[in-house]
Amino acid sequence: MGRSPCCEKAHTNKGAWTKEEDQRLIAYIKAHGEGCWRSLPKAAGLLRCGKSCRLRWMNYLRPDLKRGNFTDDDDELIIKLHALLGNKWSLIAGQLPGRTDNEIKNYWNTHIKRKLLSRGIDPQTHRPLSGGSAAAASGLTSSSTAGFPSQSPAAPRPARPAIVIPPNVMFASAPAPAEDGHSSNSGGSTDAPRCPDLNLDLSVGPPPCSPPNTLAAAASTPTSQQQQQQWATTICLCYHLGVRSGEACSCKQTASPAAAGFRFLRPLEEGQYI
DNA sequence: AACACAGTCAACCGCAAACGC
DNA sequence: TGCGTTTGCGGTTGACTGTGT
Repeated sequence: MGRSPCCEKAHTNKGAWTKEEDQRLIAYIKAHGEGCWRSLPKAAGLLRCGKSCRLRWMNYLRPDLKRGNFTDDDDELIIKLHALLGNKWSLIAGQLPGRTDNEIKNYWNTHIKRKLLSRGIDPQTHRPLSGGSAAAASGLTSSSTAGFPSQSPAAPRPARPAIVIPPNVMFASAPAPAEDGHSSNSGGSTDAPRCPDLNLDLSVGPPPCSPPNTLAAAASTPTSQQQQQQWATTICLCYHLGVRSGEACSCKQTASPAAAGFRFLRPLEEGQYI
């Protein structure tokens, strides 16, 4: 296969990190900054693979992390974002400053799924549970990705810039629940809103390149029809969405201080996926 | 007190995109 | 342009902790 392992497993530590390892990693990153995770462990004197260092830093050691309980508002925001984005934890995390994708993923699997199920909502499809959806009703089968075709291993993920808003979430008023409550949406069909009961106002959003929580605002702020239409065709999720350096969207000049880079996003065309 | 079970969360694994030569 | 390398993401695992019996 030719793919070299990410690290020399025989000479790396695994499992829980020690305080000393944490201190080494923090000290190194404070001195040299993030980057080149592959070579970082050696340079920092850590017997860890780069991936492990990155994960530890991103999920636990980063100084800007907000630890502690999620609020009810956070819950609702996560639910709405999940309805919009599916299991794109990194994107969801980007709308919750101080939270990591791993944290949100865990929180989703341990709390929110249960919460939605108790409300009679399928956590994957965000539709009311119906008698026929036994698999969905179980809800705790974490690999279930109904309604989010990009998760299918058989279907290669499109390039990351194709983060777009599916047409089926562009509803501003509470749509009527699907007749059968569970139509054939496993392939990402666009026949009905994914989570009608949540009344997501997802066609609404601030102008491109607004500050953090753009999407959060987009998920809850009402506005004029004209704006809705405009934003329905131009929704920029450039902030905190894993943008690599050097990438830019056309609205970069609006210069949000926190915006290290931008990515311009188009709405989904028929057949496009997140 | 001891055990079993459930819940939580840090960490690992494999894959695919992005990058760079 | 092709190919190897690096990075990032999402799914899964397993250790740890809390709770019930």
